[in-house]
Amino acid sequence: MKEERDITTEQRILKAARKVFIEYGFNGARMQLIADEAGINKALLHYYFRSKEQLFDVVFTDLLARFQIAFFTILASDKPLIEKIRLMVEEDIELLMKHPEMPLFIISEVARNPEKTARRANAAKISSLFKEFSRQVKEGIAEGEIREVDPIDLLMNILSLNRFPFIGKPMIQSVIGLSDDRFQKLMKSRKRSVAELIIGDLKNRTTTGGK
Amino acid sequence: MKEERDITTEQRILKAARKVFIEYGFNGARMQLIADEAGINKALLHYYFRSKEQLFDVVFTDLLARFQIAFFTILASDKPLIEKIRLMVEEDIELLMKHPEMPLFIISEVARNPEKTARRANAAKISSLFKEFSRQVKEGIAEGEIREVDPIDLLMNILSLNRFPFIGKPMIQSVIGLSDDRFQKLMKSRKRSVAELIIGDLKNRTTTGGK
DNA sequence: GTCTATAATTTGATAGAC
DNA sequence: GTCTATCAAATTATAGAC
Repeated sequence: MKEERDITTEQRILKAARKVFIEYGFNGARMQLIADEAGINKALLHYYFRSKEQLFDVVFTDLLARFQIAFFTILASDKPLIEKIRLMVEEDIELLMKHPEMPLFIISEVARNPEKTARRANAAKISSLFKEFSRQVKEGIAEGEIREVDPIDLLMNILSLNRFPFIGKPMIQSVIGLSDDRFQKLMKSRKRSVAELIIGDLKNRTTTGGK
Repeated sequence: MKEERDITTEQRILKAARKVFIEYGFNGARMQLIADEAGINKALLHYYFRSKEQLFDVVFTDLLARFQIAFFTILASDKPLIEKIRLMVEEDIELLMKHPEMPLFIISEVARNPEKTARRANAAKISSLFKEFSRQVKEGIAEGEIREVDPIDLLMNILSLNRFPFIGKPMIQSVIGLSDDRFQKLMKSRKRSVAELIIGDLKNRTTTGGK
């Protein structure tokens, strides 16, 4: 009976827009479908968010923010580097299992419009995140905790192993014929195996070409 | 002076369509732009390929085919399994460096329309390719050439490490601020490092949790 | 085969009543 | 704030001359 319901329409629109944009992408999404999904009229969309572009911006910026948090808190903790890397794998995959469509959506939209999305993505913040990761990796190398490695390479390996399976999910499923259920189980088991792959590589291999 | 030029218009259209579809995706692509790119009139597009959808189908099916060849020939060769895996990494990355936008394009379009693209992709052929890969991996395990591993996991790791950097290229570049030139160099160095990561894992690790 | 209109449809956006 | 009706622009597709 309060004004909670005032917010509700806007929230309902955002929720619907999120769903439709994620499913169809900016170009494929239709304002009419978002309106239907929100149970309101198309004109009302423009009343709350002037244009399709603006509505998308709000949705996209919001979604991006949610996907940056995990790495920040992990890097800020005081665990050993190896432990942080394990968490970066396991918690990322955990999050992805809850939102399997997110990485493809984000990457597609960034590719469609790099300049604008870079601004929306708070590039400076992510960039500083990478710098901090880089610093900690170099520290770990200096202290002999891990082998010599290029931080960019390491981050790329982690992100690749974590995220590609979700990005390629539709393709993988249609090619190998994998049910959602089996896919889910596979991802769960990868939390451990990917972490071991990454960490094993950091521990065992030597740069001078040992065993 | 022969009829080579009869083919040429169709070929020019296909080339232009390839470029535009890859850059903008099906939903973002415009017939007008394809016509401009081909240096012809819009009506002529419909004369050669009834509809946008049909034109896309031809382009997409053709592109997909080109991206399946490498793994086939490698698996069919008589090299040791480890060597085949090294080639699957190195030759795939080599190919991707020449067509960096392909994996994101293919994956996006499959996600947009899984049923149809699955048919276009000759799913049966790819499926048999995976079965053959799976067979050879199990053989390698039985003969002690590599450690015990799930073939799906292994293939996912290879594809992830090979292809994610290209899929995420626009995002990575805008976030880390990586020039095309440095990106290219990074990928070149990854041909070796990724192969070593995969192979090192297959050789060194044991399933019973040894060092 | 290739072009110049032009039709037909879709779709984002606005006007104006309530 | 919310709706109905409608506009204006964009875009795929076709008709018909050459």
